[in-house]
Amino acid sequence: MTTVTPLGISVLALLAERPMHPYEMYRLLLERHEDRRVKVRPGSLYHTVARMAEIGLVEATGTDRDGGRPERTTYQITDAGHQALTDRIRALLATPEYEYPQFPVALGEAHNLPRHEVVELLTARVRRIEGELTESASLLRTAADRKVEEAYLLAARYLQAQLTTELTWLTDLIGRLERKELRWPNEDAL
Amino acid sequence: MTTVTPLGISVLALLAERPMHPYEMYRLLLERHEDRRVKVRPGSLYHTVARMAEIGLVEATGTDRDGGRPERTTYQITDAGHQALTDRIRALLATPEYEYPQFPVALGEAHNLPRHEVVELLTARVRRIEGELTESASLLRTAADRKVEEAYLLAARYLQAQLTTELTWLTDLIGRLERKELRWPNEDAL
DNA sequence: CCCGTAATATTCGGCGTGGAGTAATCGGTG
DNA sequence: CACCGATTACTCCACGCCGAATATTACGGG
Repeated sequence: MTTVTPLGISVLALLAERPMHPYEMYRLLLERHEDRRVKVRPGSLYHTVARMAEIGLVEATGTDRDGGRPERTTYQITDAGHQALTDRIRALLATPEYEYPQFPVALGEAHNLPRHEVVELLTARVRRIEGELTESASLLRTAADRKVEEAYLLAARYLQAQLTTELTWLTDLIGRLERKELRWPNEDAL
Repeated sequence: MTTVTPLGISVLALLAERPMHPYEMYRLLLERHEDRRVKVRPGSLYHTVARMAEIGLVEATGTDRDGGRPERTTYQITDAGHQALTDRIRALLATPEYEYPQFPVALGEAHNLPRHEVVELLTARVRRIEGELTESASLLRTAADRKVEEAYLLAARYLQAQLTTELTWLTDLIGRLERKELRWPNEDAL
């Protein structure tokens, strides 16, 4: 049961535009900054394309050569590939899946550190999140200036909302820790 | 460079309480519902413990036997293990890391589906998130009734805040899609 | 025209994960 | 007291991912 990974989705989406070879996908993904949403490594990309060719979601359409470069295998999407792409998008949109983010794990084990250190660490986190938020805000502004359709900015807007929530939640928590409104376990043992 | 995985953190945290054998860790993790925060599979657990023993974060302290059962190897945490545990927690608290959640990927490719279907799918998502929110709220209420320290509920509170944000963001998006305030690409081609 | 560096294009090996499988023993039922 | 399912306890393998390595060609400077 080979499932379509996130990088697989990107590959299928690119091949739905037009046939191309793996290195071109790689270039395009970086150019469009899709590597912000999806982890893109050359190794994974080639492997992903090969795997999807095996299960018939894409197929090689021959090898072209440009100049004296190594010959490149061009791929195109199949009917099954189109089906798999839309099915996967549908499933991801309709069903929230817990993906085990690491920060909650750290929060759950934070009591292994003394209160004052947790305050310091979370304050550093807040600063970094503020930085990411301003960066993402400026990216969104330039995109809006360039009349990029709002429909293509949904992911960025969503992530901004999540980051903003984390920021206010953290600020509140830090305050409660500093004012000692929140009891801290083993306060003396640490 | 073997890094300490989330399951590795849990293992170290358990062994910081007292020495135990892998199967006992497994039982405890399930009993404490830590498998909600961390992915726990027997296979991964044994492998993780073995790996950490190799790099000296934990060490076997001998084998005990209970009844006629297969003999179990008990492990304890080392000084290096304590160090690694607190270091990892510190790093995770202080530095936000993007972990490539799948939903933004799906949002970014949602334009491959017709508008009305996206509305349906996101509405289904909203219903499921509402379900999760009420479930998590009732868990938090019973925990509060049992006088569980607030410090141990941080992760659950954080996740609730994030889910709530997603809910309102989605509701707003669905509204804009329905009222056609949001242009949808290839509106006719699909 | 030669050299080094960047870009092109891909392969390979090892790691962590997860699901399925195994095997023995305990506990309860008829 | 024989059987059967649940529990205990662990092993193994295949999969996807990632970083490193590789090999070739284009390009710009001296």
